[in-house]
Amino acid sequence: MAKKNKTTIKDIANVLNISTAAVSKALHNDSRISEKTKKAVRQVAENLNYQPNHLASALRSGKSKLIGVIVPKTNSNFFSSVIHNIEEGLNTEGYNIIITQSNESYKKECANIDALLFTQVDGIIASMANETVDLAHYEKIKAAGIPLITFDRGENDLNVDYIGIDDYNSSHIIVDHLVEQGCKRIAHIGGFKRTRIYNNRIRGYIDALKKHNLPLDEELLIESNLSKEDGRLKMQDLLNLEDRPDAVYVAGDYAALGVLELLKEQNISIPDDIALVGFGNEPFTDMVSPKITSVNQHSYEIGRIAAKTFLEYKDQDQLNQTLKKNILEAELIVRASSKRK
Amino acid sequence: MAKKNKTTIKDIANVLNISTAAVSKALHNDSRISEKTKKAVRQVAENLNYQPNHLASALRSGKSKLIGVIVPKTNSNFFSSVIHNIEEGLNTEGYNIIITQSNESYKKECANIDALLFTQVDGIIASMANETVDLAHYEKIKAAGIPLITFDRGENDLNVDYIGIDDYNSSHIIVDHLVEQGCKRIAHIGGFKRTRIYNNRIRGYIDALKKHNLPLDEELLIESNLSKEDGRLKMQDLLNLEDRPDAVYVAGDYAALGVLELLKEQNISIPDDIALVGFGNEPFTDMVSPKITSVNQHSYEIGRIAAKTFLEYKDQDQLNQTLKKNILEAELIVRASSKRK
DNA sequence: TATATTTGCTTAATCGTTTAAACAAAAGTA
DNA sequence: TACTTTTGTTTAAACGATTAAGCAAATATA
Repeated sequence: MAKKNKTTIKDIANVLNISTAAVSKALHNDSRISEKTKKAVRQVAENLNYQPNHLASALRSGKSKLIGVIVPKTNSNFFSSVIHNIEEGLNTEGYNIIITQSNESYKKECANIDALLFTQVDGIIASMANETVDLAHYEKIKAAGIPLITFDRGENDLNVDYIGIDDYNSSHIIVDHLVEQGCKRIAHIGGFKRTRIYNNRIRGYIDALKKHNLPLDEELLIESNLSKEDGRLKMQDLLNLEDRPDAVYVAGDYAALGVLELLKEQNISIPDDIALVGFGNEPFTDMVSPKITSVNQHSYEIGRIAAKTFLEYKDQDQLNQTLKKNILEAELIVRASSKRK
Repeated sequence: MAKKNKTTIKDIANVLNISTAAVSKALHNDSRISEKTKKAVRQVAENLNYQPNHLASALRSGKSKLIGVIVPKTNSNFFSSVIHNIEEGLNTEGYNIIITQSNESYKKECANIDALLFTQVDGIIASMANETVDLAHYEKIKAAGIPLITFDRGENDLNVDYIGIDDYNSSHIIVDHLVEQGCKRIAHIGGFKRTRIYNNRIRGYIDALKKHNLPLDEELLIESNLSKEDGRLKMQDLLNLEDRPDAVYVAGDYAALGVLELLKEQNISIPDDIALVGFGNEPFTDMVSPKITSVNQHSYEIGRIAAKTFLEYKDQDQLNQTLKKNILEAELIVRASSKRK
């Protein structure tokens, strides 16, 4: 039934009895082609329903007009929104994006990079999996000579552009807020210390306590994988302490949700007994009861800037990337889970 | 810093003093190439860190080994999970996928199809945007001679493969369950009638009522865009009725969440005053209180089958697709919002 | 009028790979 | 021994576009 009668520039050239070179130039609006010919070419191209073969032009020009995006997961509002905004920024310039997800797996992330390089993408925008420590596979991208732009989860060592929020300062904003609500023993269920963003949040937490002359109690600083289940577990540990905290700052919304469930089950009043703050502003923070105070990570801006950053590199043939950080101020969305007054 | 010193088969050929054809065949394990040569080629390829140029081979062979996926949104658990399983099924066969999102916009969906065809994908797996009524852009895919496989939101008129759950029967299962809980006036906040899956759910709802000898009250059957906000609005309409329903079956989880919020605000007891059932089994149905009964759509199976279906077509050069439906039984996950006993 | 420049096109090479066709050498068959 | 078949390789043409270089005709300049 289906016939692959794809029209090529040769077909157009034959109809008009001109060379394929003339057709190609006419379609690219070359100044050395007469208006008359251009008009005729465009007309015939439309009549024959000509669709340029991307593979051929990409092969010849060395530009695929494809950008690879790697995210840990697409089913988070943050990443989905960043992707959407990257797309918006690149589509206008004729680029299309290939989305891949690592599912937080180091191995999958390597496979994704290989697949993207294989597809000859012109650049990669990535946020790293939690598991990722070894960066050798990212060096492959640099070796391929295409720009790499990281966001949210990046690494200083990679020496490439990075876009993210100010995690260190976010912790300050959160602790400031909790202190203002009258909290004196603020616990922190943080992410993996080795992941830069979580480490920054931890440092911010420690320094903010100091700023407010609150003692740092090592028992109140806990490392977690930030899953909902682990949030429950780590909160239970905190409840088992002789001297319970009166506030918990959790470095991820899913874990914060686990905390919320546990506290509700044990009839511990939120925020009066224990105030709760999450991170990420996932939609469900606004759906549960009480609604969870959280941090908006500006997915819109991050996507937009990532796209813009790539576009700045695109014409340079001598790629020379250095660590350029684009740090955005995070925004605390105060909701019932921490509002005592 | 970066040098694009890409190794080609020509480089390998030069090292070994053989032709590029021999190298190409050796790398493809052609039976007419001696083991000795193959071994040597593989060795040199590795030494020079040879990476095949996908564009060149795709251009020559006419196969890009890329599959396009179009979904309304990636930030839903259902679609994200389907994508993951499509990927898994195709990766093993050397295919990579390009994910695009339509954001429920007809115009974006058209742009996505154009972009995918432009990239010379070997096939497209799609779930349609809510807005989509005109199918002309899908005909483009057929005209390109590549297989099109639809899932969840498809259209009979397209005459291509379809994978989804049995929406009609799902309504039966839900109504059966609600009747069993003692509900007598069951309302249905459904999706757009013109969208096939929502239409099937409506038909199932009507027939199931009949089966249980319950009267069909037109006031209790409402069309909605199934957003959280619209769920609230439509529920308020139901509450304004003289004779209120004692159960609401909502065709989407987000709308069901809106319903839940409204009922809680008005201190209407769930499930005792009004029982609630959603659709889609989004993670938050298990996070809110009370937890929402919902329908699991088997994203795992859908993705797996979509991939398998494509692979069955891939070698046929005379593509002849017909409407082949793959209908899965849905599973009702009963939670507190509808459990009276 | 003679020369230089511009205009508008063609020719042919090229991107990196695949593959049909050709062919020599080795091995098998009668 | 003479012919056929198999083995292992090469040659060269593609895939569909882009683009440097070339060239004739038209136009501008001196």
